[in-house]
Amino acid sequence: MDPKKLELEADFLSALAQPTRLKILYYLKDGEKCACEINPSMKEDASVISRHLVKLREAGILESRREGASVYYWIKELRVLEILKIVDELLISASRENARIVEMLPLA
Amino acid sequence: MDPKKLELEADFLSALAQPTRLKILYYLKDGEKCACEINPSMKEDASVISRHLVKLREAGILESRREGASVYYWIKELRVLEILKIVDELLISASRENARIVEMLPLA
DNA sequence: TATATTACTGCATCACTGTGCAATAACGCA
DNA sequence: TGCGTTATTGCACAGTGATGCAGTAATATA
Repeated sequence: MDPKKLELEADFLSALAQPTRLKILYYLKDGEKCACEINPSMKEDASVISRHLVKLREAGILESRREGASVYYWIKELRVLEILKIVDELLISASRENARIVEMLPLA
Repeated sequence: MDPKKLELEADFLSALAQPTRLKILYYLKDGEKCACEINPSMKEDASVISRHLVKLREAGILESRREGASVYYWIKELRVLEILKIVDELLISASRENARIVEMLPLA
């Protein structure tokens, strides 16, 4: 297995593996949004969001365009949503399994 | 968007987002392997591999069983391979696009 | 029981990531 | 040009992650 390829895959997944960045992705799910719209929908400082947007764009997940003083972002790689869907399904099935195991425990 | 859910998704993706752990997953693709087989196929210290295996198991991605002094690991959630397939496809299409852009550059 | 094999844990270290404040850059408009 | 708005970057700090060595645990076998 080519180490360079593993590195690229890990970098891409790292870009996804952060709660605030995931929140941004879900927020952009329905189409492009201006940074000025994204910011108030998040808890963190605008500078923090800006950096997360940069990271997502550098990973090739988002794209951006400037319009006047505003910058609009959108999801360039819609297949990341497929990935998130699979992750959700795995988490749900895992939690179901845990529930099943908990049910088998003695009630003492 | 529920912050707890974002956290779980990010944790799961973080477990994947590391080159050595990806290498382990590819190594386990064809079925279970003993830690004693995994170790020599990796460059790092056995203790490092052990920790990565723990992390993958805690994320619910791997499962393990002890057989004598040996411990066997296998991929419990085969759908992670779907995720890696999508990542690869995205990386390939991104590199193609870069090539296309490079071709448009002036040759000077 | 003593010894060897296999796997894991404790600890120290180094690097990287995420964060917030302050400063700066990019733009539109008076 | 000067001012206000929007977005990004510089910097310092705290927290987390990956690593290797040394030591320990779990098991098999002599």
